[in-house]
Amino acid sequence: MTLQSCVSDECTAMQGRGGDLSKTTRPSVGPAFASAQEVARRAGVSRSAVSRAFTPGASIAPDTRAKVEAAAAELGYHVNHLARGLMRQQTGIVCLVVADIQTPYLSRLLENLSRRLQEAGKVVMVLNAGRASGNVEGALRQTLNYRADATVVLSGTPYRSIAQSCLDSGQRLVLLNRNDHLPGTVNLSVDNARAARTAATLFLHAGYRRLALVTSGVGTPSLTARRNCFLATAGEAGVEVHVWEGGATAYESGLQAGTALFSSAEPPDAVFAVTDLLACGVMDAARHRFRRRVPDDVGVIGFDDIEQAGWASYDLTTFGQPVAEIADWTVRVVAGGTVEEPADRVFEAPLVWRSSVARSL
Amino acid sequence: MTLQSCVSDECTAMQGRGGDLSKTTRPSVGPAFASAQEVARRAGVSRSAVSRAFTPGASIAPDTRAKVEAAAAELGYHVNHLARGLMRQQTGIVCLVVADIQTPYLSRLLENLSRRLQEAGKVVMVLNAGRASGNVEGALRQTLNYRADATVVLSGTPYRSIAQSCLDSGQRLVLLNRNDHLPGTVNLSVDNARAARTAATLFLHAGYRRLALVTSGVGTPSLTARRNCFLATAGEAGVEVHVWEGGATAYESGLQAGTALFSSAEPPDAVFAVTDLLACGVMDAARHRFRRRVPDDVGVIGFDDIEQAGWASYDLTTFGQPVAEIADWTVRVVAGGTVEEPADRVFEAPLVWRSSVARSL
DNA sequence: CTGAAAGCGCTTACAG
DNA sequence: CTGAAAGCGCTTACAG
Repeated sequence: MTLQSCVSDECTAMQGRGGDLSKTTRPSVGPAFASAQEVARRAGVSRSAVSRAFTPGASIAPDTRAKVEAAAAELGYHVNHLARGLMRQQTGIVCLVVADIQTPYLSRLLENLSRRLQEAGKVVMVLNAGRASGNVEGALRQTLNYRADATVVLSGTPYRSIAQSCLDSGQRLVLLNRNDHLPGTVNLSVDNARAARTAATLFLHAGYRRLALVTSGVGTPSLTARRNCFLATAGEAGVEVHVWEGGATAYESGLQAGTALFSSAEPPDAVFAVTDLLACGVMDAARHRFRRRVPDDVGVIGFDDIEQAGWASYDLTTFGQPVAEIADWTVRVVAGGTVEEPADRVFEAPLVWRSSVARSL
Repeated sequence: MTLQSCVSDECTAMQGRGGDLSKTTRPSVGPAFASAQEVARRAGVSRSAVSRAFTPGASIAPDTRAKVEAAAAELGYHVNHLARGLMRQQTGIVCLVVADIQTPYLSRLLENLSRRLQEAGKVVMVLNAGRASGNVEGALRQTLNYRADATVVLSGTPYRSIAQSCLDSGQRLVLLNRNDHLPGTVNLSVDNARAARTAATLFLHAGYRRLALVTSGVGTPSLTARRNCFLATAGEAGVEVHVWEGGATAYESGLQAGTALFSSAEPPDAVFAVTDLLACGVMDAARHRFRRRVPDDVGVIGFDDIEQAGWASYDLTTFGQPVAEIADWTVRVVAGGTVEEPADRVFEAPLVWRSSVARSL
């Protein structure tokens, strides 16, 4: 026992089994799975009958089915979907290609997508396309190897060549928040332009005049659109915007941005952070390092409506990601029958009013 | 165009393609995949040669391999891992069964696990076992259907019967933070007892005397262990602990807990929240609703070391989840050859010192 | 409604 | 090093 023990019985009882030897003596091959053949034999029917018993809508007599089910239960039989996929030419597998899974927005998207896809009878394979773990290209190759029916790219850009392979082999390919519009793919995105315009307008109406924009050094289409439209809208009103750009799309960058911004000669009185994570960093810099009050000394708007945006320490005004809608539409494209109409979509990102922007100064 | 347009060229250029019709006219079956047969024909070799070209270590002449590779590239051939799995009796699939993916701790664990598993040549299937999306039982059934080589249960308890099926069919089953120790499974957990004891000791040494414990209504083994050991340790020191218990393991519950605790007749001067999410809620209640200062008026300790614990608004003292170690060990069990020794493990959760506990009052 | 048979795309002894 | 052949576990026309 590596742990010092705790006097309370219950306390020690909860832990400390670590050293126990539950010997995992397993034959290298392992007990075989039961096959349809064996079930057939046991049930006294043909192999085909077993297949029919597990195929919804197949024509089979009620008592034949009953016999099969009984035998299957006794043997612990489970249809082998790999073999089934081989015959049916569709595997039921949907691949989700994603980097930065641990990020609030993406993990929420992943949760919604996997849940809805499962409910629709699909099974999801997650391909982590993070820096270290290979790239989107490698991920798409796996998608091909496992004959996924469809693949959804949540972040990152697939190389054209390999994406084309997916398409060529009959896969459905849905791309989120990209703007390359590769022919044959379904492109889903969010109305970043409108949101950014709204953000600028909100600041201006409230009376803020020294605007700043904080974005990361990662130029994804979404981030770029938010940035550019915010600048354009402010520009139309004759207001210049101080742009801070750099680092990863993360809290730390926001903290840096805020620190730089508020220690500059002309500190801003309002900042649009292209992401909530950045916004939280900016707010923390403003408050904890410069004693600025939000929203009186400085207004802040973010994007994504991550859980933390609603926490009392931030209470951030932001734009919600229409995650549920994106998931629904993806399921429709991926699991629905033949979607022949143009399936591209742009979803609205609704403004979520909280207290980080003054109604008017 | 549903969007009002933005004057800047670049701005409108970024968006607004939503209405475009990139007609997805796709034959319902889709262009077929190239098969090894076709590659063989094109390369002028046998079907077996093609197999060998894609099997590391198989005996094949360099130029035969070259011919095969060329033909494969031209045809866009990708080995069908489903068929391969059928023959090899192992699919390379590892299932991760998990509820609450969008939670900071679990999404981080998921990220680590999927990344490391991929690096080890496995492919991961995620089974969302959340409330709505079916349960752990359904998930494990999928695991069986797709003949996963192993399955890792990150949260929730599998029914014994179905877990047994996994074992019976030769799967490796690793359970995280459970204490049922089903024979044949590998159990990985964290030293909750020690951490909870440390938390109590820290408070006592700093001079806090009116202790409280906040936990959710979800009695997982980890949470229960933390709770009980904290109580036991305080008890040994002759200090009573006010326990608040209820709701989900989430920020909201922490907020409620804090509100209840600080409006009670004898408000605590230190609270151990069994999870960082709860701790953040407690801190926000203390500060924003009761103007308590942390750590002077009240000390707070959490568990998990989620990203937010390190944010300036919280700067929470907590215990780190040894996520990387857990992932490493899992890979070893799952992807490593034959792990015949007892593979159960209890990992330390190191104390992460930040500023939410006074050194001494 | 049912069974015998062909076939999905692969791998792996088995001879050569 | 190489090819012909058997077989992994399933589904699906095809006759009956």
